[in-house]
Amino acid sequence: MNPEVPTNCLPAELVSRTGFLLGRLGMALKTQMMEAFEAEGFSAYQYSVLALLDEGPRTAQAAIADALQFDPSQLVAMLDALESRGLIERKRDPNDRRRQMVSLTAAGKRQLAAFRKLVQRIEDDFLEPLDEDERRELHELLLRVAVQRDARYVLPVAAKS
Amino acid sequence: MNPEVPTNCLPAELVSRTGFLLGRLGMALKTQMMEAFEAEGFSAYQYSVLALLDEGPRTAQAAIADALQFDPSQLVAMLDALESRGLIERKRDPNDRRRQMVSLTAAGKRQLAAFRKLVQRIEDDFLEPLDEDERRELHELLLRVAVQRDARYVLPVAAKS
DNA sequence: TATTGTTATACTCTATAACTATA
DNA sequence: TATAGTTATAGAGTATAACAATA
Repeated sequence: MNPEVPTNCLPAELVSRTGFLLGRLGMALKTQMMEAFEAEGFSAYQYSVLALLDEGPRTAQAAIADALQFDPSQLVAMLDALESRGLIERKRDPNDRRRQMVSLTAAGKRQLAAFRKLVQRIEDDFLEPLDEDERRELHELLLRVAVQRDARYVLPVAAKS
Repeated sequence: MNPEVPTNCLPAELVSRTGFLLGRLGMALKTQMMEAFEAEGFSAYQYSVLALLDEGPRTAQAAIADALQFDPSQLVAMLDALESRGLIERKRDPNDRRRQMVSLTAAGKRQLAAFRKLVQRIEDDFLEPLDEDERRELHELLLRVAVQRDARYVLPVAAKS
């Protein structure tokens, strides 16, 4: 027998399809992220929320759901969890008491910094076979595909300073 | 107002993460594939099965589940559907009547050819913003990441003759 | 009456466990 | 007793629909 050579290889036809790889890898990475966050008592979605709020508070929960393409009803539980840990703050809009204004707290900023390290660690591990240039190349290619599909993926022109 | 500029852009932090793009795009493409197959009365998983069997019949269902990383119990329904349409054939192994030998029929080969066109069409549409060289580059980068994670993604050295 | 956030319900998908027949 | 395939069950995750407060 030859234990080095896997007997149950994937069909070459599938492996040679970019779409198949994209689907499988995307799913694998997502799963890995979810598990890592869960192991620390959080959810990966909560990271997205904090990252969004770091760009400024939102005047309504619906704005968050809209930007991240989350279901408004499933957002409630996420915000509840974040609020009970003191990472975000919900305040009723005095002009329209139906709306909740959501903002990041100081503790939330600190947690976000920790999340960044976690995400970076997983991503580095995942992209390990690629050097820095190749990672940039991969990112650029994916970003162009993403922007084509949804204009909301455009990066702000002057992100820095 | 300025309807061209989306007010609910994704946070730059997320868009600048390769992992985020990979996860989102992978999911989006998978969903698109699933819907396209479903619209024709099939499932995208069935394409994987046919592609695998095109490389040769399998001596047991478990080998298929193993190669494609499907749950054996969920594979049953897939094979049932394929068999009832005459696309595959199941034969009991006379030496071990517990095993089912699974092979592609002539009709199955024809259906596989049709599936290939469908998949190619969706993939072309998805990768539209990239030219041929860039698509090759993207595929090569993804493949290297995939192989690192799971050796079964290795493409056979001499795939063609 | 319409909208915001919330809660409750239903549905899909997957993963686990039990079952049958063969060995 | 163990294994291959099958069927049944349970659980997570997601989407839909009803609800209460405010406009």
